[in-house]
Amino acid sequence: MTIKEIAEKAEVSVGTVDRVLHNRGDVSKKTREKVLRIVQEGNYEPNLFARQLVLNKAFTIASLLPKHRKDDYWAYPEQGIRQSVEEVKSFGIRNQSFLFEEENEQDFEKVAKKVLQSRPDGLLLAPVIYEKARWLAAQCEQERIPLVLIDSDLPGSSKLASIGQNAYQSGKLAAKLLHFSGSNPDICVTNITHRNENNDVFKQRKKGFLSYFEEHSIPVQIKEVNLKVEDGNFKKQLGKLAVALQEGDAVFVPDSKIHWLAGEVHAQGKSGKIRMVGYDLIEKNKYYLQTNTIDFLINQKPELQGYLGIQSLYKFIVLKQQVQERVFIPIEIVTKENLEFIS
Amino acid sequence: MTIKEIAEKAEVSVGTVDRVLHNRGDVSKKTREKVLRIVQEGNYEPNLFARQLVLNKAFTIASLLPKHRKDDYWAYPEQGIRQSVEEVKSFGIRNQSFLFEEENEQDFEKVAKKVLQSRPDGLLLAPVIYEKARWLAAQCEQERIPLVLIDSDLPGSSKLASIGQNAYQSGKLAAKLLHFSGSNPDICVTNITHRNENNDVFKQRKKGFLSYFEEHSIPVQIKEVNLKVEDGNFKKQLGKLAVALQEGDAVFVPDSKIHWLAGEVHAQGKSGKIRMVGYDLIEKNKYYLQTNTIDFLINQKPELQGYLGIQSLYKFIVLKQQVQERVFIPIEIVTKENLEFIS
DNA sequence: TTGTATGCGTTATCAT
DNA sequence: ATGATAACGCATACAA
Repeated sequence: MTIKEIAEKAEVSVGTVDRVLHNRGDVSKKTREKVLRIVQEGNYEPNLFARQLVLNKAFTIASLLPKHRKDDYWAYPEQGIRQSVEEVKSFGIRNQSFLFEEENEQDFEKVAKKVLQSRPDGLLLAPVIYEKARWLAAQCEQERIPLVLIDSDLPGSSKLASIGQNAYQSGKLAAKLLHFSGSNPDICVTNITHRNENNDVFKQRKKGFLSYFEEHSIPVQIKEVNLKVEDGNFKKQLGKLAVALQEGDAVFVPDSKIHWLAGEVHAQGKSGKIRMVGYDLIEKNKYYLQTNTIDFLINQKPELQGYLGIQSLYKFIVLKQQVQERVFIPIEIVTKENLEFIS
Repeated sequence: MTIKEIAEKAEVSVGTVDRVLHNRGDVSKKTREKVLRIVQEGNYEPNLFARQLVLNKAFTIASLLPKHRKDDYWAYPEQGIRQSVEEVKSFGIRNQSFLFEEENEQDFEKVAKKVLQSRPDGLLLAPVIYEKARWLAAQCEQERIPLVLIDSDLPGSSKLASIGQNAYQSGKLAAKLLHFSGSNPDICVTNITHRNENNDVFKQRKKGFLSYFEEHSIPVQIKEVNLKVEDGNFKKQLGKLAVALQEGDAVFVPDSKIHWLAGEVHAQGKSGKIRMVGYDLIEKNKYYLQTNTIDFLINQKPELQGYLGIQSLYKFIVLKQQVQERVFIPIEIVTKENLEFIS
């Protein structure tokens, strides 16, 4: 069924049908209803080839991520974004990448303003700076720019879709893995953060981790250690912590920065003696997985997040399809054994 | 660059350009060469949307899977197929589903012939009957029907893409999970199959499982038990096996049929005492995960496989894009804790 | 041997 | 409030 056929059946012109289909007013209630009925009955599906042909328009999707170097976590979403854009570029999708300094609110705000100035047709955002991200989300809503979040969600803010792992559940799984490993009942949760980091994802992971032991009434002694990478005595504290760890102890680092601690543990010849679970397949972590220092890494599949983010925007902007509002990325467990094979 | 632009540059009409591009003769050598040169230089790419629009042709993708009932494993790929087709149907993609009896070679052959007769524009195949699947793949190559495999690969046969989990690696991961769980050094590998089942995927899983202990020189006692669902004394044997299992023993079932054994273990009040690892999130398995009988299920994400299979074919047939030849599905670990959340 | 004209289905502009 | 029409890029029937 085509628009023309609908028009004939409804005894109106294609122009009117189009106005009805796109809700752009100037149609009497009566004809509107008549057209809609016929559309329903004939379950009309627009021909996307024709639409694409006539629109023949370029859409720009802006992406706003933290600045990153080669092996940084944030290099991976970027990779997925590029691949996805490559796939949909024949539909007129272009990408403009904006980067901000990860823990710098001012910089985020500055770059966010640039993003808005560029008037993109869609925005892919990693909302790691919550306050400001909320503000940006509000701006997007006002300007009717479809917004897709990756990495973490922004509950309460309006968005097209939000793509990421369930942090709480991943923490729970980490707990199960450590518990199953028959480690000592002394478990150390180590937060290795940057100075200004105040990330909800880490909190959720920790919460999930603790909840596992609570829900199963497992008597464990949990010690929490907070380390900030920029602190003057960071390295020293790290060394101390590693010294304190005994054979059979277990450590959970709810972050990709586990390699710092793993480095110390490895240096002290304790690889394989301490159970360690952390996050993310960055090169340094992979290395300590291979040396048996880290037992499990939880993969957030950041490339996939970038990839799916662009896909969502493409489906919405170009195909005008509904998209899933919450997309959960598989919680993939990586061990020394299946590593080669996942990355 | 468009045909019109080429025509202008070459000082001929679009008709002539078209004749050159499609080799339909009636063009002087001279103009032919001139046009071709311009096409080369401007590296002209035809606009697929315009082409599709004028050709106005629908593509049919056939899918050939084992017959299935509601909660069968094979119902899940079908689901993903449907969703994917839904998404691309406005691009003229149609799906015709063919089903065969899972262990019946004759039936497979019969249905496969029907598939070929229908002359589809693409084929999505679950090659569970290797010999015959090989034959079908060869036919597809001959008839130039793009072929995508899901579930398992068909090494050596030519195909557009192959989508599935790395069975060997998943077995290895299962081994690590059981080993980490501090189970007894007595481990039972239980093959629960159908009468004629001779599946390479199971073998690979088992091989990966065993390799873990070998590679790490872990001294374990591995007992292998073979049970066939159709055997008269299947239930009895199952019961015996469950009786023999002691607290702290571990069982690996390289298949979705783990629920049979889990049922017995549960019935004998041994839930939580035996470590059990198996495959696939079918309802029965989920139930025994929730009752603490099964510890880990490895999710093959069958819906995703179906979904990606159709996507691959769509990208190739409609968009003429290159597609990844081997797509690996994440080896997702499911526990009681994260179950709700994955399905 | 070559050029012209028409249509595919949709969108958007302009006239009525 | 509604209709007529041009345009997107390509394929092709038909005219020259």
